Amino acid sequence: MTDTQNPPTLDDVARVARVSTATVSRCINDPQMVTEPTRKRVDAAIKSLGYTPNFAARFMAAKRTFTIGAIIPTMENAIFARGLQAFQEGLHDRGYTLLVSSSAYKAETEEEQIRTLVARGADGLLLIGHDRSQAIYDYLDQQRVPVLVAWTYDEAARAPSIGFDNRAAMRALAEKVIAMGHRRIAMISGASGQNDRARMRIAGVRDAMAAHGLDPASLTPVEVPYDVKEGASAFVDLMGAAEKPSIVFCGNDVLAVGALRGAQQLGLNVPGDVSITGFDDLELAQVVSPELTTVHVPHRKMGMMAAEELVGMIEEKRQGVSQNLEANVVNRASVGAVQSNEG
Amino acid sequence: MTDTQNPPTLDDVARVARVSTATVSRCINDPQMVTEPTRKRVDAAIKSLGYTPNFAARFMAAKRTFTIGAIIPTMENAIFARGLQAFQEGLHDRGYTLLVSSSAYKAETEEEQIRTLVARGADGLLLIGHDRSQAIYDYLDQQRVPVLVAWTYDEAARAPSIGFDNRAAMRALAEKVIAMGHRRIAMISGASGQNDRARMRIAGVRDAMAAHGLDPASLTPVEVPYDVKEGASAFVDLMGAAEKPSIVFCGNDVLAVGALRGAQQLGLNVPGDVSITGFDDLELAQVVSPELTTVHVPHRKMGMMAAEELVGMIEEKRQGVSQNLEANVVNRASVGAVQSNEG
DNA sequence: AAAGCAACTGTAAGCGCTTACATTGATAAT
DNA sequence: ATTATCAATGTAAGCGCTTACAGTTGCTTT
Repeated sequence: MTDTQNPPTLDDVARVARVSTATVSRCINDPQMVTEPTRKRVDAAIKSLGYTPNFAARFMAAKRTFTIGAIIPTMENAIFARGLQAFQEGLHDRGYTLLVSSSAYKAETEEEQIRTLVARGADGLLLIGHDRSQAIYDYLDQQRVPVLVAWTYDEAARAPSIGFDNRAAMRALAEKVIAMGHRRIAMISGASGQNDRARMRIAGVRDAMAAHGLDPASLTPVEVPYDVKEGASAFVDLMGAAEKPSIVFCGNDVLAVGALRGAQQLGLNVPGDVSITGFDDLELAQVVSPELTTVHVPHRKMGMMAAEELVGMIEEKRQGVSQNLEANVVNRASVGAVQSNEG
Repeated sequence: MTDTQNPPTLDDVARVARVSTATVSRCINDPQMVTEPTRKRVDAAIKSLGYTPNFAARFMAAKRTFTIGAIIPTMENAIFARGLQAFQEGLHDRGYTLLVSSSAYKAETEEEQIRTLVARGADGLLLIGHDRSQAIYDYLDQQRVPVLVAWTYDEAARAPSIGFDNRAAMRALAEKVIAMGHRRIAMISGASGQNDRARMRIAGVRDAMAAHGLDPASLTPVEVPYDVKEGASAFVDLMGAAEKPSIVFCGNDVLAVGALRGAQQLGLNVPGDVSITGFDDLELAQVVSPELTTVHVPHRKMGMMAAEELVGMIEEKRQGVSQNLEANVVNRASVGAVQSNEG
């Protein structure tokens, strides 16, 4: 009696095509099980009704969604964009859909998102970094949802990871810089509390300091949110100190771009007065001037490999295998040698 | 007999708590319907089993998911990031989860994503711009999924929109610039074929030209993908022409930043030799030098209002109402007056 | 003390699919 | 001609929830 008619169901299609629901289902999921004429009839019915399968029902009955979830810390800057794009392309080629959600760098939010995505039937999850509670890993185990971690590599971690060694990469960068004579070292980092990438990058700088006979403990990174403005003001603070640094390592390119702005505000020349480095090699790094010396991260490769591996884990029900990709230092104009009269 | 046990269900919880499944369901969805002691028993059972509701089952039974989908053209640059972040926050405050997916500016992909999200039970959808096939709007109607369009405003369009008038905003920018004496006008735009925002921005420049007695038809925008490098090479091409432009309008900040790079490569001074404008006022716009003259888009406000409106449409089952937000021209350093001996 | 109520709790019918198993009707084998 | 075989199709049992409706209690009313 009501005017609102619901979307057509399998039953409706079956009725119109004069076959059973099973046949319709087979037409959709495994067409060669069905005779040519029957299939045509069914296809016609589907088209004429504008039928779309109800996903929830399908998921309930089949326990598969061909959906993969990814939770990234932020969409605000392009840090994860390129890798994610490649990941999505890889998934699409394999018949999967990617659903993304962002945690704003908050562990609690991430946990919520993980549960949301799992509940919505994600066949697998891509997560950034290893830092998260035991409980959530247990949950994932219990729910039997394969998880792959990206943007870092850690053989020892609970989940398989496809990424690079943040510590070694930052160390390589820092060693090169320190070898140019820098001794007054400062660092601007993102919050390292729940972020293994940030911690490892700090550790990398310290490694390089130790290797050059400097006291690693003397480095006390300033921690701020990953944001250009934050980077700028942190940099200004740093340069206001009694002992001005000659090099400011930044946890990523966004912070480094901020530092660059800070230098500009202070009328300082980079790298003449002070050197600055980034991390990630975002497009941003080549847009600013001077262009940033940074660590190049193989975003696309990482995304593609992650797609391949995660789908493999899902379809072959196997453990994932970790991959350590190379992240190279790229020398550009934001770093210079220290004047000999300095030190 | 098998070792693999499935995740606990409502039934399991009911059994352990010695109540019916209905009571467990009520405990979860409407706790005050249940007595204190019963609730405690149920909660204990839930906790001890590590129970999580099965979303698909829930969706099937209740037809609600508290999930909203958004499909954005790209995650590669931050164009949609800030607005989307605000949108997500607004949804979160109202108890909804946002799932995002990206269409890579392809209509076909967008359609696929729309169907995916709807099938997965999105209670509503946020889409960017109005350009899409009639068929997909029909589908959305049939499925009764509320849709809200953002990043543009068009009273006449089929779907309600919360955004700004791209044409008027670009016209305002262009009028100011042309009033400074510019007569040799060029434009770099994103592909305008399936992108009403791009088309409107072009139209805005033409409006301004007409208002100043210039022939709008003389403007032939170069269309390239939204990408810094593309912007740079388009700019270089433009400056290689017989009649060099004195102003290059860009469809957005990303393209404008590219143009800036192009100018740098050619050793041209901006705005001394040539002026450049952007659109969007991304963080990027203030990071480059000279800083970009552009149109400021109220990203966060748009996101928040969109969240409010879309949730309203869903919960009150009403038509959405469109909102035209203000997008102001912001004058920065990338535009200069034309020398009097020019023209 | 009987009836009327309100407040909880239980029963069971779906929701729209997939799929194991049963049935049917041809064709092939005997 | 009879039976085994097999491909195509149908039947119906779930999948794990929500919720209308039907008890069941224990009070308050009269």
